[in-house]
Amino acid sequence: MENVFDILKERGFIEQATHEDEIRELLGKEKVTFYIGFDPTADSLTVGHFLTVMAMAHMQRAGHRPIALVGGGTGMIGDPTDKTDMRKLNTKEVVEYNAACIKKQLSKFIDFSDDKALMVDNSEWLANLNYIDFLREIGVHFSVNRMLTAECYKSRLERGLTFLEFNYMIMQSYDFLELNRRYNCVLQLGGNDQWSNIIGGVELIRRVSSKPAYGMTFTLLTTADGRKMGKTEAGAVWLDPNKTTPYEFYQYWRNIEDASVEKCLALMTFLSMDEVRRLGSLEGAEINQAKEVLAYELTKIVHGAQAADEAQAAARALFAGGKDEGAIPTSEIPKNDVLAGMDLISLLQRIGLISTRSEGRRLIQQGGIYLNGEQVKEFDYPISEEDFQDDELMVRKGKKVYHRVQLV
RNA sequence: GGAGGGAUUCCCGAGUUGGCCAAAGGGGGCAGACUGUAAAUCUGCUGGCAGUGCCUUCGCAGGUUCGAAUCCUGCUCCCUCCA
Repeated sequence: MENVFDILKERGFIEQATHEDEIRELLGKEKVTFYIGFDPTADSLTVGHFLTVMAMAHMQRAGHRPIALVGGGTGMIGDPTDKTDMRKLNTKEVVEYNAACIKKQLSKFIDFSDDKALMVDNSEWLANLNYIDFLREIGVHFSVNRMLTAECYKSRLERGLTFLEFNYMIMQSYDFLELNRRYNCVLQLGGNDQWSNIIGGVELIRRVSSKPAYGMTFTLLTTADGRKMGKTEAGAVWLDPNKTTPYEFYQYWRNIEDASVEKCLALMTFLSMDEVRRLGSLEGAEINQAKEVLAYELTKIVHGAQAADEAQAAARALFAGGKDEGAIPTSEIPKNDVLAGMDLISLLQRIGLISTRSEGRRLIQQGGIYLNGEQVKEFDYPISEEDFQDDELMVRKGKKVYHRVQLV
């Protein structure tokens, strides 16, 4: 069987590794217990997390044992990595709620049956630490001088870093030690932003237990010119269908920039690398096929085949003149409300396409609103029954935001 | 604890001899053109509203004034240096 290290390498996951050769050898010869941490900063994971979940899935397929660590404890502190300001401190209740949501999501992607994977929460050992004991046992092994040189604190040393957050690295390092002791976990994986935190744990284990420990980081989802990917005007692209609908999720990937298609196919789908390279090499408008595959496959993994089918059908109906079906975003409006008189801006506001009337006015004046494909220029355009065909009205905002209004 | 610097619209960041400031510039976002539901580029918009006007906004609370982001007082938070 192919070494999973080579698979991850070929698919473009691996960014840095503490001991590349040893890790590869280890993964090739025995079942390895490894872990990835997820802090409950929100009630859903994002596509950025999903990339590491994919890596976890590849590892599990190769016979290794994943530990998904939910940071109920570290979440109480907040990782200062790459943050310019201090994070908002969530209350205990919020952290617990978020942790529960994240646990639920993770179990969709990783097989936790029969101990094939473990899910643990670090509040289990962090929440009741004794300060003095902890400092004496763990604190002695950390050099503040060394920590201060860590890349992840760089921006924060200019703007201010609290002792609370400074401790985050130590907490995460301690997690690794604890998992090493409890489950013989010898490898920590994570996004490349976690590098400093990961080597902290690797060194701690080596120092305290004189046992080998390894760390490896994965590429971060960025656009070709280095900007963070997975962001939309509405914020992050979430895995929770209530926060980002499967249709929106599909469209996000369908609209990915050309330069990132191959990379995303490799990282976020299970398609063979031959297929990935074939799709990625398509030129010009042809590459739209690759984007469809990417969007479909990814939506399927995250939301299931049915949701992926519906999202694809909706997208094809709207953009390729297909049959009107699938998961087109739809709002229902009582017929009487229209008969009673309603202007376009009110309608737009009601279906959530705009948040203020001023925005609607601007949008219409600039020609960004279409009703059943017809551009509307008058901002005070009155909506009437005649705008509906079979009780349906297709509203389009800009080039690609569609919303169907259904009379009831 | 002492000394100094700072807090501006989504973000960064101008503006502090009081009116010409809903507040420069950049970023981001939205829309238009070009396209392939791409990128790059160009153009317009970007506090709210019943829109040639009105209302709210420049850390918080007061004050001076015909009028304050700009002046005064108190408070909160942040940064730097000293202890």
